[in-house]
Amino acid sequence: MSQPTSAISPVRSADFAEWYQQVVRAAELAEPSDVRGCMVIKPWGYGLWENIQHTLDGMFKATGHKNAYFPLFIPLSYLAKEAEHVEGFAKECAVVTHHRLEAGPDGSLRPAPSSQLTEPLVIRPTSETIIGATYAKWVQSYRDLPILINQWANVVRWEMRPRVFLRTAEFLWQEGHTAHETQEEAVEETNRMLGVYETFAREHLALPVYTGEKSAGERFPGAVQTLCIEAMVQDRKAVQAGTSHFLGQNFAKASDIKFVSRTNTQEFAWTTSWGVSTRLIGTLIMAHGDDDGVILPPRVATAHVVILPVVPKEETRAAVLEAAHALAAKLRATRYHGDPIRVEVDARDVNGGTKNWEWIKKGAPLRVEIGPRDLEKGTVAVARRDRAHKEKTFPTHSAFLETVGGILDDIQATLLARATAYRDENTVRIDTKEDFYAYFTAKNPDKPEIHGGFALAHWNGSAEVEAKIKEDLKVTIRCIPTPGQIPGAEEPGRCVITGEPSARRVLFAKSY
RNA sequence: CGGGGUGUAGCUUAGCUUGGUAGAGCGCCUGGUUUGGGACCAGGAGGUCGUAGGUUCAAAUCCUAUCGCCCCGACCA
Repeated sequence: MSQPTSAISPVRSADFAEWYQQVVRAAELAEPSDVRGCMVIKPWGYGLWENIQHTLDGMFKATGHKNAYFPLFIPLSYLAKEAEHVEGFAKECAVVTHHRLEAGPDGSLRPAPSSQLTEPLVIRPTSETIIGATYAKWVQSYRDLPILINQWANVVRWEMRPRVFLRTAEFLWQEGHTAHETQEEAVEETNRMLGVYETFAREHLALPVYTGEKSAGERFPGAVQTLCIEAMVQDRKAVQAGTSHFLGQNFAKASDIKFVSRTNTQEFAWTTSWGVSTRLIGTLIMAHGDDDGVILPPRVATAHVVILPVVPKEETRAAVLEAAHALAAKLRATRYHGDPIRVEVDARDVNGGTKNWEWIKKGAPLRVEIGPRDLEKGTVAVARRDRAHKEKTFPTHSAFLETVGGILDDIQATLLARATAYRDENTVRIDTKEDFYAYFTAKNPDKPEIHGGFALAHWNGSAEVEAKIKEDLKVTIRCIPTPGQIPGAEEPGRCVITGEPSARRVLFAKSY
């Protein structure tokens, strides 16, 4: 039977959105649930989240933060305290209005009218308001500051158009919420956490990201300043992969977080909030996957090494399995960046080729085969997910154990290099309106091919131009890049649309 | 919430125009042959054709309503 040339159909270039869904399914990362917009995260996908959590949590602790947990339900009135905030989130809130069910006249279950809540509860779309209300009680004096807290939680935003991992109605995230004595300190915190995200994305997810500030139009509702990291995925769209907000005194005023200062005056605290979500997993898939499935960066991979026992003859089964488990034990006793190497032994009684392809689709960084011939020679067959699927090396067990960490680092570096090259190839400077429109317009409007990318262009700073570009091309300002990050971006020029003077280039792209 | 499309086994689907009471591939189960590879052979399980009405001797097929899903908008980590 002839096999397709790639494991995933359609391929990326044919239909990227469909490719993405097929990869998520084939890799057993997640599946749609019966609840619209919500996903079931399967073990292979949840393992990624656990590793992301583990590493980020360490980075948060290392920068002085502690974890806590706040309620899922937010009184409706809390949300209303900050005008822009409620405006931004009101349209996508799930609301709890009753606390009991009963049988209705037709016998079906319904909320009991007598159990209606006096004040509806909103399921948190984000927790600024309820955490702010709590901080208000905790803060009396400048001596109570700063408060540096993070929570790992789920939130709900009733999105119109969900997409697994990238935009689901319920998602997992972390949200840091800090309160400070001075503006300088809060701004410094906002920048520090953006730096943590940038480092994490680059070193662990192998995602090169641009850091920068959102334009007023793209800012978090209620924030003074929104910083972000922007990644490019393989249809050249941008994904906002993490955000860090300087909230000024807006939420402190709304929640009454005030303290007596060193000079005995009443002051409002300066607050920040910052978060990343399970969206990172979607970004990772879209950035690194190929036409055979997902490719997991080793630093976050659910398993680093999958051992595939090859059992051509029944009489060798016991010996092969024993050797597989022995190698697994030795690998688990080996450390990779401080943690034990994560190993799976796939001893299922499934055709070897089928099994091999399953792990290719799932993106395990290393596949290690052990069969009778390897037992005789004392070797294993090692295949890397970032190389052709037939390419194998045959080290001895001890040589493999010595080099496995280096190989994993090499895969990690390869993924980062590939993603960086892809992003750089598709990041262009554009200086005329014609070029700008051509760049972001598909040649085949009926079935748009992958086109566009990141455009660095001058902008007159007006919301009108921003809105016009969004309306015409669905292109938005992803960020005003952090100064010094992109050579020449801070040289003055003329707005690509209006020709008016502009102090610097900003980053434009279509986005998820 | 607007505009378009669609709903048949776990998945992909044929049949619908020209009504007669379901067929395939993949997957799954069993047995066998294989085995450094997503193999082959044989057998088997699984569908009241989204739901509710209607027309008819007879509805997956025609009509009406309703719900779900997909795509395109508005919204968005």
